[in-house]
Amino acid sequence: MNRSATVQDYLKAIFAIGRDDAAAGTNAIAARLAVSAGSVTGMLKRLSGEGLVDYEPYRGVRLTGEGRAEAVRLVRRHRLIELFLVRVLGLPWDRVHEEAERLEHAATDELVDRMEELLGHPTVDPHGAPIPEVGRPFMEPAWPRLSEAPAGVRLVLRQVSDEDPEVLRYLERLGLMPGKELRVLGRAPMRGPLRVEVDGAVEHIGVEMANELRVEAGGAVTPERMRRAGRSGREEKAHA
Amino acid sequence: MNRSATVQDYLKAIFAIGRDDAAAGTNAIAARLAVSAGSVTGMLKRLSGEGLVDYEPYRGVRLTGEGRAEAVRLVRRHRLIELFLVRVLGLPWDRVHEEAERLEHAATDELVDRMEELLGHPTVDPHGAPIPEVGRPFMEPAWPRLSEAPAGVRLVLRQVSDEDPEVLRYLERLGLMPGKELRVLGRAPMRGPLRVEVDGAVEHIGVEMANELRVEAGGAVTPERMRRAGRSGREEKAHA
DNA sequence: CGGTTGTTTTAGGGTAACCTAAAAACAGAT
DNA sequence: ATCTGTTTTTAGGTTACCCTAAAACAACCG
Repeated sequence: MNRSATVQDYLKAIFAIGRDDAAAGTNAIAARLAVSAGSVTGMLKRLSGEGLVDYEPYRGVRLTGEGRAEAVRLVRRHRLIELFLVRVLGLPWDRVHEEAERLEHAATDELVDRMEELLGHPTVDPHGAPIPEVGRPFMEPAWPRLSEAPAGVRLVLRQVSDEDPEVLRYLERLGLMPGKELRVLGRAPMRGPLRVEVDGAVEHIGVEMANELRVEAGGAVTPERMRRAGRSGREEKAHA
Repeated sequence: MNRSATVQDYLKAIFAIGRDDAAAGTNAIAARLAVSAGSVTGMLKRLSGEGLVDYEPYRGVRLTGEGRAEAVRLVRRHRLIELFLVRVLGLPWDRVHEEAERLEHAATDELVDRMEELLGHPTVDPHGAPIPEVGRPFMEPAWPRLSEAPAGVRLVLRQVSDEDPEVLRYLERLGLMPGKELRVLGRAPMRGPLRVEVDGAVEHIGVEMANELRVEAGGAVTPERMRRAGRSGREEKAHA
């Protein structure tokens, strides 16, 4: 069954919003897809009719097994394409999200599988997000946010958000790519910027941004660890 | 100005049909795009309004300078993507046309330029069709058809049509890829099959198919020759 | 030069996406 | 327990494609 590009976008949005547990609300979906709430209601009814979501009016939607499987397939496609664009075609990492967003609707499965092979079955995309494997259960990791990490501890940057090119260019300038070691030196009061040690230098990072940087506490930086941790789906520490 | 995928398909079709000289008729366009004649009329009016074609009702359309430039840009994208799929991703040559047909609407110019670089500024696609260069005038070559080639002369296969996967698989089995040397040994009467020598063996090729195989008479097979010849736009020999 | 044939246009619809504005339902606070 | 503000749904449009069937036209041929 061939879903339209629009349907695919809705599935990915619902998956991203309801990642841990919750149902996705109409408004949240509308905001993410830059579409009106009314349009979302219409599409949710349709998806519900196709058995891809469980929809309770006024309470939001949740993916069904089938819907979730499809969403994971789409996430895999997106992340493989992003990595391909960076590694094979040398596109800058701040532009691959947008490009992949369009290519993922045009590429066949066969093409994506070839990319995966050519890349040697990679486990994470350029922003540190794990790449689902066909036929294996998948869960997004829940790395703690840099903004919640304790001071003084050695940290490894694991994942950054992939959507905002400006943010990505900024991070690149600071050397803040996945795998980088860092340490929180202190926090300014009133939710002020964090002082963070990176490569021996001290950087000042706003809370907004620190919220989007996911870290692992004290880990060494081996691909094998990344892989296991990325698939373990452990709890996120709620941390004052 | 961003044209829709549909508009792009119309431009490519008009370019392909009216390649040498003639105006493209409504019906021919409709057949090529698998669309009704009525739909074509509507779109031609629109294209005419946008200044991409000169449209005379009942007499067909012709691309304007702007429309032609756009069409050539699209052809370049398509052929570069085809070659990329074959050379970098290892897709079989009979499937790249279809895949490229979708990817060309999703890829940005930047992406296509990267492919071109990675491929080393190639001059022909996997089916032997020349790849337009940005900023250079472009003309499709008019290699004679194998069906019109004189018997006994040494020939070089230059170009095959790219659309039918079954035909392409057949040609591959016979080793009939661009660059291959061959010779017409004779023709059966009543437009029957040609006897053709390929790699020392004799193959029997129907007229229909021989019409789609373009050859160069007696040439040596250097890339430089291919290039010059491909851009020269010489006359096609009408040949009984 | 007028009729037959085949092409092209017109007319009238359909679908999948989107929108806005107003009505309905819900949830939290008094 | 009702009021109030936010969220969600409904209702009615818009746009860009596509379609079929019938009318208009052009071209050829005797």
